[in-house]
Amino acid sequence: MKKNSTLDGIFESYLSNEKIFKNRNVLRPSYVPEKLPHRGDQIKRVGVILASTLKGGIPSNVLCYGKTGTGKTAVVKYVLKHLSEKSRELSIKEPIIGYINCGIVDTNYRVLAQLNKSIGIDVPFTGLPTDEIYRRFVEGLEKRGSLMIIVLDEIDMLVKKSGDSVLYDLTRINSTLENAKVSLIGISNDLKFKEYLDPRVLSSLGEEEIVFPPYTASELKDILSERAKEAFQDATLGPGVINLCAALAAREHGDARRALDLLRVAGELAERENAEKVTEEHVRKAKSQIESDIVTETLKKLPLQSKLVLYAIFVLTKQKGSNIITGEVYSTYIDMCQDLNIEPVTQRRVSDLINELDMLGVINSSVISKGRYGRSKKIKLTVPKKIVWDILEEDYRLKKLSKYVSNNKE
DNA sequence: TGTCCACTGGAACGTACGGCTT
DNA sequence: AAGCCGTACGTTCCAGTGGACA
Repeated sequence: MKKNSTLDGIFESYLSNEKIFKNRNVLRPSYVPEKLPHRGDQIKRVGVILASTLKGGIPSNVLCYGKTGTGKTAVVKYVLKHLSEKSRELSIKEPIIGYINCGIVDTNYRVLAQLNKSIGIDVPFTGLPTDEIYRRFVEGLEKRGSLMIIVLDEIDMLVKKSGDSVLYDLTRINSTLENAKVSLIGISNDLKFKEYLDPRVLSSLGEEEIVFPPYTASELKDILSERAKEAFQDATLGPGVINLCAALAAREHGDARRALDLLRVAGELAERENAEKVTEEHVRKAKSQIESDIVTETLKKLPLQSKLVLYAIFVLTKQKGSNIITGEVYSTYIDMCQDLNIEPVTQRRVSDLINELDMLGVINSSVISKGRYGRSKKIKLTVPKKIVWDILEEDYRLKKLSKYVSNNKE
């Protein structure tokens, strides 16, 4: 009992410390709220399509479009959740739901492996031919004998990286299945990704298409207010906090996820300061913290060669501003490799690495023609030099290169 | 008006690796 | 054990090109 009283004290003080938050998980992107403001139309459309499962039908395949944070995933998850509940209520066999985030699971093999996993079949993560994994999936599903709704989130990433052959298989799978059936829900951030699809896949996958427009600032405000009620203690949000979060996120193509992140981080900052209220100042701090966190995380994970290329770009940026071209990067890179005794990769490869850095949003590169003087990529660092330098400096393998950086301040 | 630079970016292929089947 | 398979990372080869300059 005595021991517990100390612990109790810790718990109590911890609990009473929750001056700001009531439940911060409400603000996390994975949370599916009870209400989804301004998505009534989309919910209705997905609902109508999926409702046919309640009468034993096979719903049409659906494609959802919209930029990040426009509620695509939330709407789909929301409808599926209610569909499962309804099925249970009516004691109809529940559909199996397979959710795959193709941003992470981005090869044909791994998608199929993941699908196997969601019907309870363990498959090795490598070693088997893809057909075999597919065959096992079909067999397993047939044994289960029910409808499976497969959600392919960020489907454009899969198609861009690995083509559409799994999609082709999945869209035709129903003709090989006897007892079981499959229906697909594709979610895409990219409106143009249809161009990469085989027309046969497209016509099957895109039986229904639902577009998710970006949220406007005032819609974001509603969403935030709704969630804030759940997430925060009463009267802890200062005036203008929600408006500011909404406005900042609206500027970024109406990204609700971003808006919620801002609100959550602002709250956490206020909490850390032991403040009574969350202020607009906290939101501004949250904004810059989120931005640098994202960049820091991606930069840390970069493989050595990419870091070297980034190093070269960084050094050139310090030396001569933003007008950098591939040739310069490559020769600086070669010098650096010599200093470090590292085998350099070819220029072709560096070109790809530059493209990858571009995709990550660390740099901005665009092909330009300098006429007589050839064609190249113009490269510009798009994140603060300070952040880049902090990461590069941290890597012990790159220690020797600090001589390239004249003055380390700033 | 055509030339020709300094690359770009597609395609095919090589190698190392972990891990399967038989 | 041998022989495949998929993935990651890279190479080699090369046709293609926007536009400043002669």
